[in-house]
Amino acid sequence: MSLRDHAREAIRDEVAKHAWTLFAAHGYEATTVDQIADAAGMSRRTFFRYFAGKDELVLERLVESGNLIATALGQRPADEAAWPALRAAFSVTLALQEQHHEKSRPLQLMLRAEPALRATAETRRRLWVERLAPLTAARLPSTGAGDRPDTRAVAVAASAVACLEAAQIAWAENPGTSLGELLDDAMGAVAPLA
Amino acid sequence: MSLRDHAREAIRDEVAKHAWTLFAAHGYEATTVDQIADAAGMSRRTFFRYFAGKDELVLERLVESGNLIATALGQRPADEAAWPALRAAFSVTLALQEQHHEKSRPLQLMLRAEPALRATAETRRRLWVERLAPLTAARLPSTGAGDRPDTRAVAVAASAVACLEAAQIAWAENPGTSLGELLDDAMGAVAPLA
DNA sequence: TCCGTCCGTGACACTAAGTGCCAACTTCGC
DNA sequence: GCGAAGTTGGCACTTAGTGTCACGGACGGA
Repeated sequence: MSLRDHAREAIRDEVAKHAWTLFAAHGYEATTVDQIADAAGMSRRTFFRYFAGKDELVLERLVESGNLIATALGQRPADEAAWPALRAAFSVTLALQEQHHEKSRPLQLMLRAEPALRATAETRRRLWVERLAPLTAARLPSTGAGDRPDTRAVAVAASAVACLEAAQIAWAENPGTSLGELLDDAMGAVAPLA
Repeated sequence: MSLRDHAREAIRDEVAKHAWTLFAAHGYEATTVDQIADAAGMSRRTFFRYFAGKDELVLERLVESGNLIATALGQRPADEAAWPALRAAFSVTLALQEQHHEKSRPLQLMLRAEPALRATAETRRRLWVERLAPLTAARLPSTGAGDRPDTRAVAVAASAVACLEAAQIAWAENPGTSLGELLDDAMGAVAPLA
């Protein structure tokens, strides 16, 4: 990573910090790019050189978790079945999320409450499923011909992500609950976690 | 329904017809509201009195399917388990979709390919899960205390919808495949359809 | 028949996201 | 010190979406 890349990262972090302060104070949609740029001490135009759009500030955090989950899934024993492996892989995020609940709870709630973030929520889902599906495929019982293997892996990965989301929103809305228990409940209701 | 409501419906249909012609020709994002309004012979401002936004033209169709599925689920035998009941309820849409494949295939592809429709895809998912979760709850094995019954139902309904989506996109991308078989594959990989 | 009212409509102005373009400035190697 | 390359900010533009106002037709009552 070059010197300029470091500087760029530092600036991105700085801008994001100001943005999240504003989001927390006034909400996502009510915060304009002008306000963020002003707070960060740069012009509107320059903001768009660091972030493709306002939503990238939010997506940034979500992509990170996706990568964590994907690497965790890759490190599960090879003979473990898809559903329990996904459940186990989710644990890394769960721990981090409960640890930083004062940050992740508002994020989850914002992601549900702000209509302007729906596209971002969908983007996150797609990215996660895209990352997890290939790793899930190998853990599925093989069918004879295997003519269309992708669909099954995508379905399983997407279902697991859907369960995670259900657990996350329940956790965010009900302080004091255990994210791990909620996820066990959610995934266990769909298929046995064996 | 009053006289004015009928007229309103007729105009909405007329506008939608023109809009879909333009979408098919140039894509969703590339089609501006001005063009739609012009084609429909009304002012831009009046378009927004009939549709909350450009995306409502797309959402309209998707909500319809959701209602069909929900009523179908309500009519399944009461003692049927959640997963097979959801699979069976999806059949109504499947049949309609394969019947009008020349319309529904481009819709599915557009929904995946156009970034501007990601928020719409997310909205559809939420609406569907919201409708299906309450009907799913009663078909779940009861837990002793039942302290948080919603989460499980939401997880199961959301997983089923995720499977449906996986099947739909595979079907849209691979002409000649059977939507029913793809859905059986997808849902069967997550949990036994018993 | 005339008058007031309600409703749909169009025109205008405005905000906000996002993009293209250009000129000024900084930084770095030579 | 000089030139090249990268960074920045300003300006203009497009598009979605909203608020406001004034015009015009349909309808009912006096």
